[in-house]
Amino acid sequence: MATLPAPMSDSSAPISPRVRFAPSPTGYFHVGGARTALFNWLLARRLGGRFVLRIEDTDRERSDPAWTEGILSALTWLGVAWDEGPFFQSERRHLYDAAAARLFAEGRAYACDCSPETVKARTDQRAVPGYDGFCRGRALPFERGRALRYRVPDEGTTVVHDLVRGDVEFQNATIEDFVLVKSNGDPLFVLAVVVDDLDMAITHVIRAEEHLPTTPKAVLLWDALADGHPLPAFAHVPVLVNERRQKLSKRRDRVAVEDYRALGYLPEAMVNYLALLGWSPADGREVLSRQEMIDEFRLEDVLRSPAFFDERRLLHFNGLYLRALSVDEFIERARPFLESDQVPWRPEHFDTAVFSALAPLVQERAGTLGEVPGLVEFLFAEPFEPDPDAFAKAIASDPEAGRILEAAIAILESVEFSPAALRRAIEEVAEQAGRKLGKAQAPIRVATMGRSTGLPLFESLEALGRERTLERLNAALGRIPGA
RNA sequence: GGCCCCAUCGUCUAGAGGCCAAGGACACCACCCUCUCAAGGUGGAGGCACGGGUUCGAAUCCCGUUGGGGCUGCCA
Repeated sequence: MATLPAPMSDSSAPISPRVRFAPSPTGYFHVGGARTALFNWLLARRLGGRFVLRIEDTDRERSDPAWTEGILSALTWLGVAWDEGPFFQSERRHLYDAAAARLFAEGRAYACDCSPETVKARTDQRAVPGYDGFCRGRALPFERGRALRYRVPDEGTTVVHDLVRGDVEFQNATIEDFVLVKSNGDPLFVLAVVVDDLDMAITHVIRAEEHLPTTPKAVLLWDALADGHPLPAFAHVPVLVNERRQKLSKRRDRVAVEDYRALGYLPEAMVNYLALLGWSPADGREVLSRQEMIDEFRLEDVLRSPAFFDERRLLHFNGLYLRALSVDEFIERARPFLESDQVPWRPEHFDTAVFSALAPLVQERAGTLGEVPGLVEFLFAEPFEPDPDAFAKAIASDPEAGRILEAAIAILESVEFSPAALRRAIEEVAEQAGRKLGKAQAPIRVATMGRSTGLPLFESLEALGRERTLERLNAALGRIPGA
């Protein structure tokens, strides 16, 4: 991908759509980046074009291959697959050097030896912010130790035709002579982006709104370098914001895609939720398959205002997708969470068959896959310890609890351990105690399952088995204060 | 400060001049279902930031104000 496409001989011939996602590997990959990537991907699929992944690692100080790995694995997890790349700007340096040399040779750019400090000192005294053009007329040779700045026209207007925002006008007078190449020789992203978009024959630049202010610079550079190749279409999608309505930040906000994966969110739920942030299909449906998104996605329908990344809504979608899984799929996808080293039981105590038997009941209750172990912990964790708060509330402070546990022990010694028979047995206990079934089972539930809420009791006792059930009921009985 | 963007329930949104006494979803509240918890069902509360225009008619168009955000780096 280092050559320009052959000029179109027939200007009416359709140009193959090529979109790109160009993250910089300077921090963990957050959901805002994922949403931008998704929109790019959706458009590429929708138009039957190519999705190019380009890693913008021109800043050697801040870039780290580990972050690149994170981006690639997150995109893979989400199923946002790239058709070409990943390309690394750090490997394409010669292209930027050549472009810089050309701009300098043609007088479109000039060398500057002002230090950032002196520039700042001067601009602080001026009404107009930005570089003051001090080196414009000095005709300094372009060499190591000097930055290269673009000579922005003093007059005129640069218009960005934006697919989601319409035409946005910038007075050239408000654009400073921006730096293209650092004094250490490294190119800056404005230059690299334009060179690459041109070289890679990109037709659509879809990126976050924060890039809108730099777009007129890209347009100026494109005009200087593209030799007439048409400018790509631009689309600046709204940023994702936190609860304080600020742009999601890698530093400030804990919203790494990787974190959601670790918590047990399904990628299809994440994708569905992300797609609906700033976009919605014409008929208002919310649960959409990938194909439906592809078929219906249009940049023209993307909103212009920022959207808040609402985890509660994400959780809702996750539950929807989780429950829509077949039981077998659910078991399969829960497996990594049941076999992780974070699990609250010793691996050898886990029993797949026991889990599988209860899986449908677990599936109905888990909001994320990460919640699965907690729901079945009582089956596998040894030694068994009821939750202290639950014990205090349902047993220690319930004067009837002792009698109920005793009655339960008596009847469960002989009853068949099937949900139906267990239900009849506990109903009998409830009757003896003069309570409703739900109230009567509370102490039994805490004594055997350790919590006051969770899976249905009878199926759980069946899975636990008679021996352990009786053991736990007796243990609880023995721990009642004053009993 | 300068440049730019944005503005419908708490949140995500539908709405492209009359079909809107503004619809859906999440969250919230109540009830139903129910062995707990979920899930599900029913109902409820809750919004067009403000002010001017344009028009027979404006959430929808224009202007202004206010508010929020982004950029303002030899980061991307």
